[in-house]
Amino acid sequence: MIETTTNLLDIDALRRSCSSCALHEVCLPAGIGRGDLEQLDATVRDIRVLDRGKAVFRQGEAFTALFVVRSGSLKTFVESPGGDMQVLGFHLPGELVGLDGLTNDHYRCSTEALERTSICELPYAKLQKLAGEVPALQRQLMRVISREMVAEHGHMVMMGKQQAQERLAIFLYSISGRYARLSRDPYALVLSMSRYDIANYLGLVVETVSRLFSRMEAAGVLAVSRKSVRILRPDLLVEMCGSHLANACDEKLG
Amino acid sequence: MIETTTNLLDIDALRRSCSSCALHEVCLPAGIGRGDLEQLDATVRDIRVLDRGKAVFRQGEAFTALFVVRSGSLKTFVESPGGDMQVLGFHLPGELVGLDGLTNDHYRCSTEALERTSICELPYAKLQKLAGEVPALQRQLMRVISREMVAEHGHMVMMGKQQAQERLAIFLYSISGRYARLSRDPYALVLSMSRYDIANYLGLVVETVSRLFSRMEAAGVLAVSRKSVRILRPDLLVEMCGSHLANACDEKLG
DNA sequence: CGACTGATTGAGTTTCCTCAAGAACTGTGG
DNA sequence: CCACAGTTCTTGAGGAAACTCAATCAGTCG
Repeated sequence: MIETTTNLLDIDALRRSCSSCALHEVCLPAGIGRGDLEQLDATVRDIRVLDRGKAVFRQGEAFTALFVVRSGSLKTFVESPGGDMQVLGFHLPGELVGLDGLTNDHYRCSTEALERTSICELPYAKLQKLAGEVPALQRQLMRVISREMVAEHGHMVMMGKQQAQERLAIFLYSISGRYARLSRDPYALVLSMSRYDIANYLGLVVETVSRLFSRMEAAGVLAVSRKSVRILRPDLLVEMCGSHLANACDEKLG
Repeated sequence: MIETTTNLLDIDALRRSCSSCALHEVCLPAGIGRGDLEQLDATVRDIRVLDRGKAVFRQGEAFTALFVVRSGSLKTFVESPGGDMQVLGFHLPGELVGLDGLTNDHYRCSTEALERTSICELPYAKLQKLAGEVPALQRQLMRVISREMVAEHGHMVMMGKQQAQERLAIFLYSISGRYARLSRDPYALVLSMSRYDIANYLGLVVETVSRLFSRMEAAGVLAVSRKSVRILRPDLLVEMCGSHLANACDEKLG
């Protein structure tokens, strides 16, 4: 059970404090004063570590909290009675999930870890109360929500009129941009989600995505090795995104 | 200039008061006490009437306010540098637009009237302040925002895996549900948007949408007369929506 | 009334999906 | 450490749904 030990160490390593968090600038604390930050710290109930495939919450469950990715990654998706699903988005550190639950006190989509992932839990009742007292938090919360909406718009633009290759290019470009915001190497992507998830997210089938990766590798744009994708020619990738790029890249960088 | 006269009468007819508004139950005032409602009234700066094709706000403009449709209808869309656009949604009375502007103080999409439309303007600074003081308003605001997000999820499910006919069926079903919420006849739809807009929204081309209307009319599901669409066989329409229906109809009814 | 925009219908083409098989990776147990 | 079963990914061939191009028709507005 070496795993468990590592797990515990991880939790320990992650200081339960927004002020000392590396994601400070891209997460909820952005633009919030020192004193108020302590209150936000107190609001974050705890940090959980989830193994790959484990759910943060499931569609239909009672809404209790919002969650922020601390490390790792998540996917959100909806399932229809028919059994098939639609991937709505992938979430990297600093990104918020659970907002759709506010409508009727039930989560309207499911969220799962794509790899070993740690998340901060923000009980909504507390957060709401605090936001009422701290205008800066209220503003930042709204800003984050709005960012999510803009991201969804980007997704729709992609699904609407883009060709398959443009979709994949835009997807990679978007991930790259978010890597940059996290100060990661934007040309060395690690796609924690399956090809199936990517295809579903893009409104394509697995085979098409696979073929596109191969084609883009043959064109010298990417070096693909299973989950690792290196962007060799960012200029060509941008070209492949087509004219909708401006929206798509703003999308997650907002 | 009979038009102008009508216009003035319209404005007059629309009492500037949330408490007396017919949309009371589906709009921001839902669940808010009498006293607080008066404050909300004071926040609504004014009611504007827009002719068909006129913009509420344009992508890139400074963000100042949210808007609620009072009567008529709006479309929101993004334009890419390439010149093409993606319709993000259509908005009926009681629905809110402008939320995407919160990210960076600029609207990230454009909004236009699809017909003669009256809207309430909610200056965001005031609204935010009031929401801080009135928890019920804060809650309702969040609920409305969340409803928008759920609607967008429905849109994505549709764009993701649905066939053309399912998409149109889901679209009509959604409009029908929103009519019901507004206590309108849910089987007598007036589609204020062009076929082009519908096609764009659904991720299809005009010709396909046109063919689908014809096919659904031939099948006895609809009676189509230009912008007027009568749903003759709701049962068949539901069938045509496929398995994703549950999400799609919840979509706007949440 | 005639020009214009918007909607419909038809014919041909393309992109992407479906079906099918094989290859590569994962992880589990001997 | 390796073998094997299961999953995920890749590649190929054929087909279908929706797109493109083009012409006609219907409503609208000056």
